[in-house]
Amino acid sequence: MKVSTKARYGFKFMIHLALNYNIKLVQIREVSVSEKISSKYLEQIAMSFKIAGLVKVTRGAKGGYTLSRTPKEITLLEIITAAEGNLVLTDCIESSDFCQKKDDCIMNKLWVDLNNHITDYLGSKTLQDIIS
Amino acid sequence: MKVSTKARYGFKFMIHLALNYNIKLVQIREVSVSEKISSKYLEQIAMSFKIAGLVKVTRGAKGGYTLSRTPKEITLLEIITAAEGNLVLTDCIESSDFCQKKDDCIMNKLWVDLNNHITDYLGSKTLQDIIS
DNA sequence: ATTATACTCTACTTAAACAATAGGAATTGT
DNA sequence: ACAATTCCTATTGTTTAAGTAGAGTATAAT
Ligand code: FES
Ligand code: FES
Repeated sequence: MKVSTKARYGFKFMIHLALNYNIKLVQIREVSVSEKISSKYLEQIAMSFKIAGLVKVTRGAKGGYTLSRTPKEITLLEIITAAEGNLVLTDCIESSDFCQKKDDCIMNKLWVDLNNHITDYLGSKTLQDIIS
Repeated sequence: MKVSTKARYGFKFMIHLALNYNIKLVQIREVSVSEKISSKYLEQIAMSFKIAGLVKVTRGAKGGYTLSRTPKEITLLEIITAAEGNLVLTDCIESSDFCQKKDDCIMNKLWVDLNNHITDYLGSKTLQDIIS
């Protein structure tokens, strides 16, 4: 149970975007230097956010990224999901016949409950909460 | 963010012990067959629980494992901790100077809060809750 | 138009962690 | 003595995370 660097770096990236929201476009290089993250790696992470629709992109010179919604409208769950994929503590949360006895596996409820707890928590916090 | 098989298998093992608490000793082989888990792997997991003081062991023929406390006195957090080590979503939760700017890293609080959320939840549930 | 800037796409490599296997030693009941 | 069962620890195999690399595309400024 760890948070990946992709998600952690991703958060830093999104925080930069949030802090510059409605002020200016943010470039990969800028975040890469200030946070000491490989710019090539950060590019890939930024791409995930683009695909998830969390950021708007302007290509070419003077281009960069900005949030596609206000910081208040972007939850931490959306960010971590964009970076790591759906939050699924155990496969039996999504797919059946995982531990060969899903139907009567008394542990299934535990994992589902815990998973919901975490997603509820992350879904209730927004980027705005973090930067303020 | 995944739960390891060690923890999942470990839970199954502990549930067997809980269901047989004050009834009989439980052997690795028994759980291994019924849950279709490699017995050699399960041995290692059982060893972690022994080290953590969650189970009592009787060696030799007719030996086996039993809980060292009642199912109600063993939290899920203790189990997952014994299996996976301390629950630490990001290293900056335990050690400082992790992301080079811990002191003013606004993300630190987020991880600590989320970590506490999860440990509180798991610490509030017991083996008894699962088997009943 | 040309150039510099910055994002896009895809493939590859490396390193670490997870998962599982293996085999013999020690202990105990019969 | 012998069988059952845990104990110990080394090794191997597999998967995923993390990072590197480089050519390609779009745009602004000049
Ligand atoms: S179905 Fe998830 S642990 Fe059994
Ligand atoms: S100190 Fe944990 S993310 Fe910065």
